[in-house]
Amino acid sequence: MPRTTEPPRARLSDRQAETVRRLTEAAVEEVAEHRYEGLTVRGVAKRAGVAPATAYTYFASKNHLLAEVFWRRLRDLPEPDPLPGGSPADRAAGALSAVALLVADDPALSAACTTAMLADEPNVLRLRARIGLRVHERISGATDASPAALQAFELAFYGALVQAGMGHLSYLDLPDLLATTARTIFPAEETL
Amino acid sequence: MPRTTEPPRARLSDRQAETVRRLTEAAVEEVAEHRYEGLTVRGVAKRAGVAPATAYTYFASKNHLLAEVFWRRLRDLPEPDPLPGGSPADRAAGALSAVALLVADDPALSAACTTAMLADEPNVLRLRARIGLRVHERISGATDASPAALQAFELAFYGALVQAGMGHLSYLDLPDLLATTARTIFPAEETL
DNA sequence: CTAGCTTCTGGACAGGTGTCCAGTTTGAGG
DNA sequence: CCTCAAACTGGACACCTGTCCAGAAGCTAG
Repeated sequence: MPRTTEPPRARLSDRQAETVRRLTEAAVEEVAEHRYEGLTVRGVAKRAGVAPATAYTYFASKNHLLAEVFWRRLRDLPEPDPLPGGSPADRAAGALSAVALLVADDPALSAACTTAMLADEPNVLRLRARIGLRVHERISGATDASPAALQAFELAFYGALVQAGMGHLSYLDLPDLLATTARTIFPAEETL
Repeated sequence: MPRTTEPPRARLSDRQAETVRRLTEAAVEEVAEHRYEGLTVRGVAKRAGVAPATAYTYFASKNHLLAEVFWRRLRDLPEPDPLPGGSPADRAAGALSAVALLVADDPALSAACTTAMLADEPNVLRLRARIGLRVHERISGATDASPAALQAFELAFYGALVQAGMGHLSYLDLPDLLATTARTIFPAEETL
């Protein structure tokens, strides 16, 4: 029934869910081969064994598709342990490192997802908001530092993510970078 | 002689420089009227009183055009005073606030520039690198804090910029936000 | 089996983007 | 004033993107 542009949210039938799953899966493979700039909704549809019109039923653009890939991985990420031990800095860094590494298995994929999530499209906006909320929950739950410190770290996290997405930083360096940043930002209590 | 896609860098004649200037100027006006999504190289060309083909001689895309607008404003921004007084945190925040406010006179322009600078295009990449360098110089020159703190603040700056570009933050709030962040990150010496 | 949904298909379509080129205008130098 | 190269023009072009629809195929219930 979804005419177009309707995001995969309003309850999907099993059959539809399977189609969407195949599309997101195919998108990951396609981006590994053709990188972001070579990615095409039509190409993804073909690989998923689905007509282009069908793909466009669920995803309005390649950005929408990639944002959904990221969102699904984030959704499936287990919450960080409430008390995983370590300093507040390390816990905060750990909580967000996991997010940064969500799509780090393939550099092309991580770059593509980052670029996609910055797109100026309504569907992407919706997913971005959902992702932002989840990220905020994660960092808030990981430490009880001051709001200012939390905000600073959250900003730095997004900054690092974007820098990595632009290719100015490697995704694999993000955990270390986040740890260093966290230790700088959060009051050195049991750290150092 | 520039066939296409050649960025306005290899020495322009006076006449060419004037054409480019008119184009960047027209771009600012166009984006104020039509926002980012309604911006068109052809539209900008028309407003600048120039043929589309001419515009495309200098700018390969609207993103390239907007990135150039930002770059020009940054280039013309005077360097921060070496010793403007205040704490290291305030100096750092001031140095980057000025950058954040470069295009803040019009919300549509700031959002458009941010989106454009995140684009995955060679010309934008080139400008982005130049801008990143300049930003790095500004913050490095503004304070002699530890490299880790500088890096953390720089990351937070980009994070804030992107959040503002995405509409999750107001550009006009950035100076305050950056000041708070700086005070959190940089060792509280004469601060607080 | 049949009826009546839901979902998918194939192809046509409009709109937009960047490229190209043959030809004209501009203006600086001789 | 004339020449010539640099710069601009106008329009055609190929490509891609997202939309749409009429019909086919798939599923479920009676």
